[in-house]
Amino acid sequence: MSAPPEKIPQPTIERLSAYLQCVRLMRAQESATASSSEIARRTGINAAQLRKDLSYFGEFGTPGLGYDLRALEAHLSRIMGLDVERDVLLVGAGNLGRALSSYTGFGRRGFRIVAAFDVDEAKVGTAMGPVRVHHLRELAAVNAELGAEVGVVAVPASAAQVAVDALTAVGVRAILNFAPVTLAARPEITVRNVDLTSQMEILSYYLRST
Amino acid sequence: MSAPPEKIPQPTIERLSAYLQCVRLMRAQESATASSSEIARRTGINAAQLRKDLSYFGEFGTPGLGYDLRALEAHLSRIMGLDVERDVLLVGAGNLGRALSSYTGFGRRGFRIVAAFDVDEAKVGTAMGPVRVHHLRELAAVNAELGAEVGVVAVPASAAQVAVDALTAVGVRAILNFAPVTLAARPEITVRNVDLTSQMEILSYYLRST
DNA sequence: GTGTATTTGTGAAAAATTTCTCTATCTCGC
DNA sequence: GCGAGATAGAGAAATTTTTCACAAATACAC
Ligand SMILES: NC(=O)c1ccc[n+]([C@@H]2O[C@H](COP(=O)([O-])OP(=O)(O)OC[C@H]3O[C@@H](n4cnc5c(N)ncnc54)[C@H](O)[C@@H]3O)[C@@H](O)[C@H]2O)c1
Ligand SMILES: NC(=O)c1ccc[n+]([C@@H]2O[C@H](COP(=O)([O-])OP(=O)(O)OC[C@H]3O[C@@H](n4cnc5c(N)ncnc54)[C@H](O)[C@@H]3O)[C@@H](O)[C@H]2O)c1
Repeated sequence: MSAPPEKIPQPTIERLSAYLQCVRLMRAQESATASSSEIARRTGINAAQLRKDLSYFGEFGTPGLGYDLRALEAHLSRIMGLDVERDVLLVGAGNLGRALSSYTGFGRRGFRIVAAFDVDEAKVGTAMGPVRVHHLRELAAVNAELGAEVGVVAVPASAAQVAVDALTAVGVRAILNFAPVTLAARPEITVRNVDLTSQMEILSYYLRST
Repeated sequence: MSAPPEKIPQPTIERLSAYLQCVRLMRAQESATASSSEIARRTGINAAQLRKDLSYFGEFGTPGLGYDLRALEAHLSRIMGLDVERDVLLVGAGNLGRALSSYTGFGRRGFRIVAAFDVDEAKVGTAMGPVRVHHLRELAAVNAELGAEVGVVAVPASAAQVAVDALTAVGVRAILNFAPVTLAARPEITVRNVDLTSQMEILSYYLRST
């Protein structure tokens, strides 16, 4: 139940988020319980896979009935560390940074973009959605107060490593990177890359030979 | 050489794009050749993995020397179907849609967002970056001329299935979806989800127990 | 209560993917 | 051309991940 997670497969972690999304949706649709096969059908993930994924963390279901959605949402949230609010630092106040900072969906999941940073003096001092834009050189001073541990990198590829170094220097331990480059960071830092051009290229692969 | 690809592992496809990015960068840095271990070092991917991935498609290297970067870029581009320009339809002219449509990086890789669609009358008729915003109901008429096969969905989750259905109805075969929902589409349609909230949640997992 | 229909959790099997290892091949300096 | 050094390609092994399949557990109708 409060079993200490051993070594969890990477693909499992990535699916947990999908289960959580599905559970939230079903709850919003007034369902109280769901079987693994129902969740499987909705997410496109195999039912045995779902049960095995959950079994790494405990026993959350009831044979003959399925999963209580309220309890499952709570468990998944706790497993994912979503039971605490996370402050997020955004580096890069450009097109993408603006979209991200005005997106309300993060807040509903406990992620709050609390400050943005740029090197363009024209942007420093302005507001971007609900977020103030600071100069990058103020990063340390700002985060000394905030203590945020999550960063988002939305700067040109040529500046991304600088941004990562700056973020890790002020205590950020997890980074979402939108720049199309492979970044270096100490192993205890988690960096996830969201490369949209790469996603387009992968789509292209499936369209080829036409 | 021009061997017909058999069945290629999904993870291989996703890495090809990373190799391509690395090769482009090294070329820009004036390198003419690179060994698998050099590319491996830069991408963080195992060298044997790279060689195996490439070997699915042919023999592109030279023992003792490595890979000719110019030739490798050409091969990877062809393998990924990037040797033709792709027109892209964007559904959803909101915050994210605006960021995407004004991004110049796609064009440099052969993806051109040629039209945007929305249902908000206030947005219809306006220009978003270099792209005109049409009403969604004009999708069929517009694509009858363009014949685009790639779509991007940047609408609220509640409208995403509608957007997918509309796109597939006009001949789109590959879709990049930013809405946080699992979508249904015929099996011959490729749908890739880019769920940024999910990415944040995965980061959160690695920060938990703090 | 009893019996039947469900559905979980899980060990085992299967499948997929990654990594190892080694041979043949090629380069390059001389 | 020759020999030393480097590296690709690929079979085999190892590892990881997914799927199967079934016993045990529970619900629910009667
Ligand atoms: N906009 C998109 O839709 C999109 C799509 C795919 C990928 N990307 C990637 O996301 C990143 C951001 O894209 P964008 O469109 O927002 O770019 P942008 O040019 O609009 O914005 C980049 C911002 O980063 C700032 N910047 C530059 N160097 C900096 C530094 N050292 N520290 C802090 N800020 C710095 C610039 O002043 C600018 O405000 C890029 O790497 C891009 O390749 C964006
Ligand atoms: N903005 C972000 O940074 C961000 C981050 C994560 C996820 N997302 C997801 O991306 C999607 C778009 O986000 P956004 O911030 O651009 O939202 P937004 O509200 O700014 O824009 C959505 C647009 O879609 C239009 N729309 C609504 N229904 C439509 C329909 N049936 N057909 C065509 N257009 C329709 C709306 O008129 C609006 O212009 C959402 O699903 C959101 O959850 C966005």
